[in-house]
Amino acid sequence: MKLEYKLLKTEKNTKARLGEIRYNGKVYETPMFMPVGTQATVKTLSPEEVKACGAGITLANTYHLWLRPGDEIVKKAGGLHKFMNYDGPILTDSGGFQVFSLAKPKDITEEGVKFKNHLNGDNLLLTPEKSIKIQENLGSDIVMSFDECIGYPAEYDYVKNSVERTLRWAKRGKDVFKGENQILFGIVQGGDYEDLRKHCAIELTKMNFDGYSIGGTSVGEDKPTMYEMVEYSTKYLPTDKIRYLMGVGDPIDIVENVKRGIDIFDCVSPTRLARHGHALTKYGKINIKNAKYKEDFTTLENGCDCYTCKNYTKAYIRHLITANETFGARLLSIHNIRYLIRLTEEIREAIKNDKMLEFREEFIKNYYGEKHE
RNA sequence: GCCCGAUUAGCUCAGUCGGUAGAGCGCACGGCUGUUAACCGUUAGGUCGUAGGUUCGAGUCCUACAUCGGGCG
Repeated sequence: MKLEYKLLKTEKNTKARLGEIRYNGKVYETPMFMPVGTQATVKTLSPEEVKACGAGITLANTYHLWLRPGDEIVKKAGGLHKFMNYDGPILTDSGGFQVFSLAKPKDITEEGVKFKNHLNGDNLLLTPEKSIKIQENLGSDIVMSFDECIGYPAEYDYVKNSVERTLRWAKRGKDVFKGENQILFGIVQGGDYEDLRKHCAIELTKMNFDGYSIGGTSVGEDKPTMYEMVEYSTKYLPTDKIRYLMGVGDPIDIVENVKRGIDIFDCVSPTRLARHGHALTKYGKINIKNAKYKEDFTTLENGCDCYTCKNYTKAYIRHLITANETFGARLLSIHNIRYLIRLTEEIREAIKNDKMLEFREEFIKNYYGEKHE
């Protein structure tokens, strides 16, 4: 039951795409937002709650699960779907981002990356082949190539060498990938240099991956730069394959990048913001800890159809967060995930009606306009 | 009645040899983009119990008083 993607239409005035994913007898539409469940759980939520938010694909992480509990144990458990009780599609990141974000004394060689296990300091080596093997043991549906995620800004020469290595790693991973019940994505890097992004996209396309990711964004660059990086990448990718912008989940970035031809997004922000006491709304992000919500008995977002908004008030959620009760983090996580998924639903509707530009304008006006409390 | 100890930020407490005060928590606000993050940061807030004294200078030393706690009668 390999996951299949089909492009249905491209919006009339932009590069926005409507597509569908077929998986296990179910059809999911793109553009799609994918909640992140790094350690085989979307933090604080049950799979039922994640699904109730309208989620399709969810993420898990190669690096984290390799270290704990170990990919062999997940394999023994019958694979990630059984282990975490999620029957929707699962995408696993390759560990490339962890090398960038948490491997301090990183030693990147042609073979792979040597770094210290953040749990106990053990010296470890992760290679493209090892990453694929771990992801096969985990039994995810979408497998990521092992790449080097470069920070921003980065010197041209460094990025050039890194892109060449990421391409060789992609090839090595693809060579050992069995692809029995899984599909494999290549990852476009290249910083903010158009010629490097172009080169990377074209070379990956030649290797014929099942889908293409765009990496190396949301690493400190400003928004216009991020959008350029995406344009430099999507421009040279095949139109019939799914495109995944890795780690991007700011509402405005989702809108802007759908417009530039991205199909799927993932981001930790809805759940992290939730645990830190913030809610995403049509009129911008709110901090539920603010004193002004102490006696606010309205819902987080007027008109929201999520479980939280159907049943709870700002005052109650503020109380829970202030009192450090985990239920508060759960309620906000549910709302934030539903918010981003509902955003993609509205985007799909706009694409169907060829109203992407109007949708974007209206969205920005509300999100950055005067706050409606 | 006598003796001992305490009294410093909203709370719990540091404060060296005397040189006009700090922390943690709380409050208020901000940040978070392929999760080492229920995390991190910033601001506000003090006539150092009161009244005297010694000293160039007292949260710090001395005296009295007040309040609280403990002990002995």
